[in-house]
Amino acid sequence: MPTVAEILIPLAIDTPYSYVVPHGLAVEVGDVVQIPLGPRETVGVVWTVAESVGGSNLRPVTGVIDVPRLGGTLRGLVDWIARYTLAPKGSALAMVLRLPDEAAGAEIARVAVKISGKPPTRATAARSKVLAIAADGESRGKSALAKEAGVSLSVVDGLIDDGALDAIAIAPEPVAPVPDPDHPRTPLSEAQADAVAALEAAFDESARAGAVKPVLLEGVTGSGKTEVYFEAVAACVRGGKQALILMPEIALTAQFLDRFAERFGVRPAAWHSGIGGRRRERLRAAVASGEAKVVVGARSALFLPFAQLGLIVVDEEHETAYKQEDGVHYHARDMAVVRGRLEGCPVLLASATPSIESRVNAARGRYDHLILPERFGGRRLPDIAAIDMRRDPPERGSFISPPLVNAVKHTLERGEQALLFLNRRGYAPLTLCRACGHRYQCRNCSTWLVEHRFRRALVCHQCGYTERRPEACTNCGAFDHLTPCGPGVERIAEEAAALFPDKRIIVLSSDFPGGAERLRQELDAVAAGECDLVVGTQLVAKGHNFPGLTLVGVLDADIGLTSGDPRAAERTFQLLQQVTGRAGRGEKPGRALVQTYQPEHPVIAALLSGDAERFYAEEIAAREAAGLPPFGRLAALIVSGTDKAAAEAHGQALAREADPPPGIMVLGPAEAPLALIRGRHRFRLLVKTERNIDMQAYLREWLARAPKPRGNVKVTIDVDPQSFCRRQGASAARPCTRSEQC
DNA sequence: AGCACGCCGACT
DNA sequence: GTCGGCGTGCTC
Repeated sequence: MPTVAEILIPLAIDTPYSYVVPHGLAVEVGDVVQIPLGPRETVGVVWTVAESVGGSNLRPVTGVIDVPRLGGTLRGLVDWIARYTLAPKGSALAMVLRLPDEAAGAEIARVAVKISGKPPTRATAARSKVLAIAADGESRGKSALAKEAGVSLSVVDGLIDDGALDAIAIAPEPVAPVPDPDHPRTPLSEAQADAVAALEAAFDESARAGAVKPVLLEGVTGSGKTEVYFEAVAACVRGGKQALILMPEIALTAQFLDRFAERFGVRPAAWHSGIGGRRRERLRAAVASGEAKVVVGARSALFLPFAQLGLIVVDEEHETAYKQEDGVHYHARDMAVVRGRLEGCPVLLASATPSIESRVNAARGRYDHLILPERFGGRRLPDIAAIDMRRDPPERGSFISPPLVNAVKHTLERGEQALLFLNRRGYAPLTLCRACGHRYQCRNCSTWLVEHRFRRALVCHQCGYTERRPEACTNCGAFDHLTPCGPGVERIAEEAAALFPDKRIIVLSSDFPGGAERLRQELDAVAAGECDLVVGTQLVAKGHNFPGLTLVGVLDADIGLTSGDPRAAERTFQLLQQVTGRAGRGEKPGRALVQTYQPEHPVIAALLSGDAERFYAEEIAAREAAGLPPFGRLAALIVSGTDKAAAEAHGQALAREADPPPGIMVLGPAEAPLALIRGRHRFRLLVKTERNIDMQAYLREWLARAPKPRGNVKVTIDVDPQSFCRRQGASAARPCTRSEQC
């Protein structure tokens, strides 16, 4: 009888394909094999092997590739993720199997594409969309670019063949040394030592119980969470096992790697999207052999083939960067919990401002909850005070109120640093003609164009559409009547420069000229004190630590509170908590001043009083009442995009087909989460769901029988947020309800 | 992912 | 008419 292997191929295919194993070839489950597929040869992973009658019509396995076999836990993870996220199994496998190109026998793959400068021989609407996005000169993944432009891959391929886009590979660097868990270190505070002990006890307890319970480690900014989980990492390494520390991409800074080096003597192996080529493969091999003891990585590190994983830490667990929005939709934090369960290793979630769903999981006893109440080294939290903008309005035409101007002035006079925070890029969010009332609007989306004064352009923050800032009104022709309305960071910097002409002021936002590398250098320079006043967007709230910073001024705390995103309150609270926490992380105490028109709003009130507990309690109650995440079953159907009316109509048609009908939320492009509208689809539809795997299978059927929208439309099922239901027999007819323990 | 196929507007 | 661009579906 011939041996038949079911082989999963890392392509968007949901089922394994059958191949016959030729005589003399030994093939085992988990082997990476080379196989024919259509006209070419590809790789795949053996999912099952069986003796079988027949099978003579099957094509044969070409050979086994000499790389470590895929372990049971990783195969389990692939199955689990595919099922949970409704992605084809092959796509989930592809995340695990980013093979060395050499081993696959292929020449250097097109890793990324970049604009060449050569115009295409032919210009079409689809092509110009792609080129408009690539125009910034950044390199992007091929499919990412196609997705962003809202066109199919063949457009990008066409442009590569035409020479308008260059296909490029990414460059390598060297791999990781062995961390020393007993490297001399500064002693822990009492609270930290207690937390370390509690952590060990929790891990021991769950090891005894036979099932590892994730631990949520919550500690205010500056309480030393990192030092606490470093001890857990040290214990893991002492035990001869490997540890994985997941971080959001932006937080993976040189600063963090140095901190690790201070504790362990060497820098850890770092894994992120930027590492490629040979280095990537050497690191993967070191992980698979068990030689790499600690890996610090962005979400994709979750799929590395660890030989003996002993601990997963998810730092800043609330960060949205953990959500993968394209291809397979997954949340790395939750998949970390799944991997921990499959590996039987502890998982530690750390945050100063945990996500609602992790708080809920902790409250229900699904996670253990550890709290670090105080700041490290006796440092105090910054004092936070509100500036009520109704009582202390700024002067006409300016945005910094007198009390804040004063505070900045005194801070700078003492030689300390100040930060003015405004989460809005550019100069002004709206440009208006005072002569005719014309408002500059994006021609793709129904959003206002944001003025970027440095670039002399009007830019759509949704789709990237850009035009030159006109001299005269394009509608009525009047000169000198175009008026910027409202502030962006550039405008605040202008105002600050007028107030403090002899101070060094820098604007830090994601469109910093010179790209990510320059920005990183600039952040280091600011941390070193080479600047007096920073005007920044949310970018400065995360990752980087500025020791000389003693004052944070929040220019508009109310931004974001009115957005239609169901997570608006949570996000705003987290962001403001983080950014105000930036003050006073050095020697000197810090304070924060928050400009607001609604100091009594629950989010602002919680921030001012420092009563996070109350915020969480109120937010959880509100969500529960509204059936929003993490409590709704089919939490919401969010439709949004450039054509709001079409989106709403289709959303309602879909909802009518569902049983029970979900809540619909129709968002204009301006209110919707950015990720939802990227790309120029007529509209996008995001189905938010959670908890129940069977509910998702039901959703798949529902979408299959529901009316198909016409035109450039995208439908996505988003598994958000995940608090797991493992109850047997849950189904669409009898889904989990919130009263049930699962 | 790559490749064939088929549809559709543009143009010697 | 056919040619190139582009979306769709298939690959054991």
